Amino acid sequence: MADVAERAGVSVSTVSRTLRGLSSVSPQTRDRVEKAARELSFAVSRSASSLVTGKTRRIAVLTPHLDSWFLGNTIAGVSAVLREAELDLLVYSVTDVAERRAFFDRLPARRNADAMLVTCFDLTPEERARLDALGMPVVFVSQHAPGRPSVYIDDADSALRGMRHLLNLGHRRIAFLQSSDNTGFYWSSQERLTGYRNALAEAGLPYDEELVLYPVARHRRGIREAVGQLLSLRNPPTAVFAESDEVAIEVMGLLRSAGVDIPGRISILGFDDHHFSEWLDLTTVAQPVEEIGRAAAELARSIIDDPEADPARHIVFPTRVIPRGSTAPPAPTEAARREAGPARPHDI
Amino acid sequence: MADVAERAGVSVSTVSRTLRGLSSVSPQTRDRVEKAARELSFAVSRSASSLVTGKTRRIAVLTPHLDSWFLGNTIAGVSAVLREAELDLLVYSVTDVAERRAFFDRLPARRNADAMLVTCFDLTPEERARLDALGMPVVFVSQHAPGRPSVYIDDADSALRGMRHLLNLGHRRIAFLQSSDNTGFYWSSQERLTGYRNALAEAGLPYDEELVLYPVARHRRGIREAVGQLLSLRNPPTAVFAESDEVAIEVMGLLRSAGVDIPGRISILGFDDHHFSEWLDLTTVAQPVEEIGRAAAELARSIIDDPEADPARHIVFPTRVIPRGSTAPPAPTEAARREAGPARPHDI
DNA sequence: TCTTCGAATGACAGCGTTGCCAAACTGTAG
DNA sequence: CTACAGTTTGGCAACGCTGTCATTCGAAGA
Repeated sequence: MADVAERAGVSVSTVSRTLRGLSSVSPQTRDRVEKAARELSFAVSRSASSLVTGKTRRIAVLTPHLDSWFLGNTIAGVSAVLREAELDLLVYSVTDVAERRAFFDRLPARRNADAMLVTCFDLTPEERARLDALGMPVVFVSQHAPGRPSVYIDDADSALRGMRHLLNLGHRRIAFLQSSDNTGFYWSSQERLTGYRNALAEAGLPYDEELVLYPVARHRRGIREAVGQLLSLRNPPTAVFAESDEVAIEVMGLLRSAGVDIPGRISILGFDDHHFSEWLDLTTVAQPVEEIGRAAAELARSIIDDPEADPARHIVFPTRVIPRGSTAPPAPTEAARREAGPARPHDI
Repeated sequence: MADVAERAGVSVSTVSRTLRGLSSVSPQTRDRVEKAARELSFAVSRSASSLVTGKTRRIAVLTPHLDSWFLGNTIAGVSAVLREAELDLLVYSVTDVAERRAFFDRLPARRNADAMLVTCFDLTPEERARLDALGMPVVFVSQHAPGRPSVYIDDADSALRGMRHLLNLGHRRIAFLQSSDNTGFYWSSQERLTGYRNALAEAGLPYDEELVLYPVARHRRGIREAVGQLLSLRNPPTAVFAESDEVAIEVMGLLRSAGVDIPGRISILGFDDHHFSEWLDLTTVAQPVEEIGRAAAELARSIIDDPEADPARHIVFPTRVIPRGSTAPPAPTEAARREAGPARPHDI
């Protein structure tokens, strides 16, 4: 900065003022300083600046992974807003239990960011306490945190409406497939499971544990095993509600390659409206993923700018059920078929 | 830090030494300091520390977007390595031409990171010069940058081998669909296009411009238009080589919903080995995406640790063609069919 | 007992900014 | 020509750490 000052023939203070866009700099001086800065490829050292101001101009995102469609798009939304605000984006991806503990032990984000977005992360009470002790604004993304700023959808209600679609089609045995990851926590799941149960209750159907599965891994193997389990039930489901489209898409693939007709034999309902779902003809509960990221970033930004303001700290986004070809009325059961036609025990 | 020092009954210097893991601290003192730090949830201010050391312990990633499968997985790989090394990950997503210019103008990464990973970004000579002037180590990911550390695959050769598969099946009219984004640059494309052309030359086939398309957008609309163009050619291709699986998957969907049989009427070849490609039965050229990210991060790390060392600055990963069900020999043409059977001008 | 050495610790300057206050300059009114 | 307010600029301390050097301490050797 001293170099720039010398080149522009002004003091360091003036350079600082100019570069921060403060008003009390004459236009000519401003021009000279900006020119000098450009010529020297000068950029303010954020380290030094944040040492004084206490502001890092950085926002941290805590996420269980980066390679899912949902989080990729959410973070893309976050990134778009931060870019405009000239804030930097720091990503902490914490993918298993050990890392998780390490993160909350070391709390590397402390004092290295002005705010933190916690995405898809069911925090334990201790973890929340840790974060609170940080004194850093935390925005919860894709999850409702009572008393704390959060951006989310109504998971229970969304799942309920998805289920109603299946129930209205006539399904009575509906499996529920949760998404899990290696962090040891099932995100969003509890709420959606609640929606699932509420829908069953509403329809007067029993809750059958064997229809609710928790694949052990987000990818292939875990889902393959879950599908195997469903297909080998004495009384298999006529529909599967997967907690995310990524899981639903894999389930579709597995069932198809196993020769199970979709939706003839089994209907599939997803959640998210993945980029591929349209042409795969997957019925789904759509949520505005990128929007959620943007809103979260905006919220964080407004909290940073004015910590006192309590700008509608809860933003709830609507979801909508998009019926497509992967859902249809269930095939008539053996019993129903017998009832319909004349009783012919040994049909030829 | 003074608080920790007081609580542990030592000087600030000792706290600093302890927290940095320097050896000259007695075990008892170390224990006391660590305990005090934990109790106070103390974390070193990276701003202050980097002001002195000049090291930020941050690595920046420059990427054209975050919401593609390829980049999500690459960055996941980067993140995994950085986490272990206790380095922070800074993400700069630059998604269009204006942002791109702004980025290189303002160069926000300057002095805010110890190294930069440039992924899938064809830099102009001026942009490279700008980066060089930064004096920050830059690692090129997924692209070969002569004279600069880079991690990549042999795109030309990979495309060549993919094409050979199609040619060996008997295809003679093969379309090539590039991936594009809004940054105004087509990444990896030129090399893969070279492979495409080399394969044609090898097979003694002409290069037909109308078979090479550049969708204007990464997603739906652009690809829909490209497919429309191909289907409305006087002499449509019998195979399509898409530059990424994400594009290939969309093309498959569009063709299927247009009633075009795959691979009966048109074969599809992708690139990446996307998570869904296996069950979609998409033939593809697989590349180890996450591995690439890890290697790039390792490379950056080793350069930071020892700027003098020139640790095998180029890492080339192998790719492999994975034949699946989306490719098959082309349907016999009208001409061939006539030739095969007896000449019956008006077949009934 | 005295010296010497190494290990452990402390004191202090300084990293590159910003915030505050003082100073210089400009223009206007008395 | 002076006084004064407002605008623009400069000087300097301080932010929280680390690196360097000085100091203390205890143990080993003379």
